[in-house]
Amino acid sequence: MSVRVRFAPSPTGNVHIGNIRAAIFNWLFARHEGGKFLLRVEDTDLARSTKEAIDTLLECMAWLGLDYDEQVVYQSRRIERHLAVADELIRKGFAYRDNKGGGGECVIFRMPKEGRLEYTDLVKGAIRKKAEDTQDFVIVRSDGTPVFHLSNVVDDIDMEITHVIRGDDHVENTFKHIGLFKAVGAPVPHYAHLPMIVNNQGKPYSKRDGAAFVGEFKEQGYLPDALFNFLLLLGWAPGDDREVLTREEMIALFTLDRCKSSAARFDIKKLVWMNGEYIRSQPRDVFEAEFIARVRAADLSVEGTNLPGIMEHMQVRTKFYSEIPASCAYFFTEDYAFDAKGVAKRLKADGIPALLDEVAEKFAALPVFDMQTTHDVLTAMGEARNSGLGAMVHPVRVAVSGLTEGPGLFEMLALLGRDKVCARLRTVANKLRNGTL
RNA sequence: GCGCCCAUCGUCUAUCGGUUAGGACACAAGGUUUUCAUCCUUGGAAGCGGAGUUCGACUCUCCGUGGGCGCGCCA
Repeated sequence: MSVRVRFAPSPTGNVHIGNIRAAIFNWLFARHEGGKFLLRVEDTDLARSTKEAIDTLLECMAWLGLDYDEQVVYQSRRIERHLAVADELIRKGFAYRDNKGGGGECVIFRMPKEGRLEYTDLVKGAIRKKAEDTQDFVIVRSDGTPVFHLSNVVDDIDMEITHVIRGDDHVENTFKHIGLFKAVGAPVPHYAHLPMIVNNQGKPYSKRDGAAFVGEFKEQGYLPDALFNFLLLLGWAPGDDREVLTREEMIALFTLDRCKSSAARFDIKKLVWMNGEYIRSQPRDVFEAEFIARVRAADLSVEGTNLPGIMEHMQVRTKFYSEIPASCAYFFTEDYAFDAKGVAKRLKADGIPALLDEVAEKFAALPVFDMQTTHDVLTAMGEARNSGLGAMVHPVRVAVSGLTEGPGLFEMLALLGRDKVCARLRTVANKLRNGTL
């Protein structure tokens, strides 16, 4: 029988990383097995399940490349079917009507009263429980609406789900669900329960712990492939020492028996590293396209600049696309920002304006303006002042870029070109003299 | 309270009875560099405790301890 799995979120407007990880594991399992990955939107809470909330869900999935097979199933359209199954269960004696708790008459499913309940979890192994430790539970409320357990199982039956891969918190619900499957006379699917993603305190990771929703990571400039890879490593490992994997490798390697059964702590530092890793390894043209888009989004133009040269130096030091263009605006505008600390440390000293003017003058007089000649100028000036190259380089860097970090100064100067460099040096010297910087 | 599950470096993990317990992130030191980043080298860093089983336990069993989850007419 071919594998059919599903991701069954209830749309709330946000997609939690723990939730999307369940989707990732389902997707990978389906792709590995050559089966189907289905999407079921559990939108029975109409108040929260707005069109926007559903769109957000779909966008997040598309962003991560979680494509699904077959039509999306909307649970809210299947209520009659759920209720019909409840009636059938009553007829067969698996459920009964009762006024439990005095809220009115509801439908209650009968759980076994003796013996042992057991199932084999593909991640956690054997899960056992004494029947006496379970209780009958409501499947249709007194207002006539079906409860989660009923809807969930009936939908899984109708969608012919073979493997239920979901969060750890459903481990005990599974006994109820298996009871339902058996009562309906449907084959019980295989179960695999994934451990939770927790915070530093070992508590379930929530929005109070930082970015917790897929949309937030997207906004903060994380690459979908980096998030995907990172989330996969929370609870799964290929068995060898590889960590950065292509989608193809993940699909080839993914099996449920390699999933861990203990909770995983969310460590943003590793995600940050991985994001940089992904950015660095992107093909140059992909990086360039994103780079240009970011620069243009800031109303800057890349016209007339040495883009290939800039790309070469920026790709290796970009950890987030969202840093662009702040990290390199000086390549594209004369109105670049100055880092206050850098100015205080490198430009606020006697003699700096004169130094900058002298550098500009010598640069202007150079027969050829390139890495070698500019380097020679600053080296000579440093020696003349007996102060070393660093004392020349740092002020010049801050003056021409506004920043204390970035590409090598001489590469930067060559990329900017003599005219801009000299103009900037003189402008900054003047601003320093008249106190406007 | 009752039930279920879990437990290897600070973190993510490898190990499926025999290893100097490996890798990655982070951290530290060094190399390269004018800065930052990259890259390279090196270093510190772990089997929760206690009983068993076994020639031999991180690995199997039990008891503790700690943590998580569940026990809704929420999903």
